Amino acid sequence: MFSVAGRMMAVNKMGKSSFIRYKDGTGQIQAYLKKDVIGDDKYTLFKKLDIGDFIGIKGPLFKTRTGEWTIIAKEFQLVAKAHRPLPEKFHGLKDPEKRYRQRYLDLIMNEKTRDVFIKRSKTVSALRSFFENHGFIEVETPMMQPLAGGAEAAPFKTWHNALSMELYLRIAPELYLKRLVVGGFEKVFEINRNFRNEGVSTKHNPEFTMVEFYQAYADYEDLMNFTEKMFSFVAKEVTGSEIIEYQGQPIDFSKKWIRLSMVDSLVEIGGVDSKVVSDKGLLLNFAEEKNIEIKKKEQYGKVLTKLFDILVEPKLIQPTFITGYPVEVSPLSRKSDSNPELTDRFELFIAGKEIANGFSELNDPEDQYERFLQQSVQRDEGNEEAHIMDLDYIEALEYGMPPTAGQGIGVDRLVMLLTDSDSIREVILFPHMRKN
RNA sequence: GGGCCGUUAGCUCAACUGGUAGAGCAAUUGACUCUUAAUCAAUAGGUCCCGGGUUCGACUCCCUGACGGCCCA
Repeated sequence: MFSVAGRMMAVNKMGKSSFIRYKDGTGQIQAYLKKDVIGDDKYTLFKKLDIGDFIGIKGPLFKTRTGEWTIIAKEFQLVAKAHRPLPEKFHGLKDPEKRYRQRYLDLIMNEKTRDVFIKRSKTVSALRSFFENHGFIEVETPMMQPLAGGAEAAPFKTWHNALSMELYLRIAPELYLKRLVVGGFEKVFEINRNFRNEGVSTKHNPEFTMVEFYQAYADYEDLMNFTEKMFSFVAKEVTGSEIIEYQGQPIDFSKKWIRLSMVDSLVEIGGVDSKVVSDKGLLLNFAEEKNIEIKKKEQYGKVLTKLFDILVEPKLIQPTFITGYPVEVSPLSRKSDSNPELTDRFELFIAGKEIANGFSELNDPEDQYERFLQQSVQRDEGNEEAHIMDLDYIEALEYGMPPTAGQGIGVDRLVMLLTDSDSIREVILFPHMRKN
């Protein structure tokens, strides 16, 4: 005897006997109801039920003529009623707007959607165990912050009644996690939401999930090695393979990943002449020829990164670390010993998308103060995304932070890769939409 | 923010150059005790996204708006 409850998904009614297909969270099964077995009253009740209703059935298994295991119902009951009809069984639910707004229907009707979110859960779980296996502890830092720091982005603002103060939803946990490194937690990670007050697109949702982690006595090269291992592990845990397919192209996590400086990538991939790439004026001319709009007053580093975003980023399909980020666009990163114009920082690109950002941390409070001052100048010039001055954080650095490397990885984008999803909305259960 | 596309029955989609809005599935009624997108017969189901305009007449043409999708910034 088996006892299985679930939601009716399809019914074949035939006079005095019927087949029904119903499912629960673990799968689907067929049941066979015979009037002379369950009785007239129960069979009459059954005939009134609709697809979508939850039922409970008890009975032994048998095999149908086509060999399908089927429960033959000895007992039958209605356990919960559906008051609205489900979408059509064959075509399912396709309308993306309805799929996002009523995700529960999407999950009922589309096995693919279920699978994406199961893989998302596995991704987070694999990340967590990877960090734990490498001696990291998981922490939770404020989601509501008096200053929104740790990234260059516009924050959401809110108000605390009892404290009579403005708070910002965090744009990054970075500055709090580094305070913990100052406090002696030498390996920390946090998997949680960040909030950025910007537009929505196939790559952006106003709230998105990041895993951010910091390791004392490590540098950005250690992080790159660590990331290669991490992605191989996670891909294998989630998909069973270190080679995945994304939008028709294979992506291989198992090999040694490409490492290239931003300047070299502009020459080798972006098609910029090696004489042009080191001169701001020549770069601006080059940009103008290519119809790329860049303000003349922008600093050299900004011009470089802007050209990189347009000319190189979309072409980085296999996992690629880009290094040598200009100091102007990296206010929290340690300057390179070999070239103080550059920082010991990388970004990771896969399938033309920015997936991670990591660097050796700037732990010199005086340098950090100067960097914040420079950001303030940009802010005064109208760049609302420039980093805010955070004296409380400077004070923490003044107590001494060991040499540390830290990194953030966009979990949604990683899940997109592992589930072959073309839009971030496909990997977020309830993506933000305009009210309707 | 800009460009292109879309919005018709619960769901998936039709409706030609402007002439009373249709199918499949779902629903309802009936037949049928091994069906597999069950089958057969019948019935019912519409703010054609909202609002305006042109026209004798608008799902269709024009304008404004809402929501969504894709691309660009």
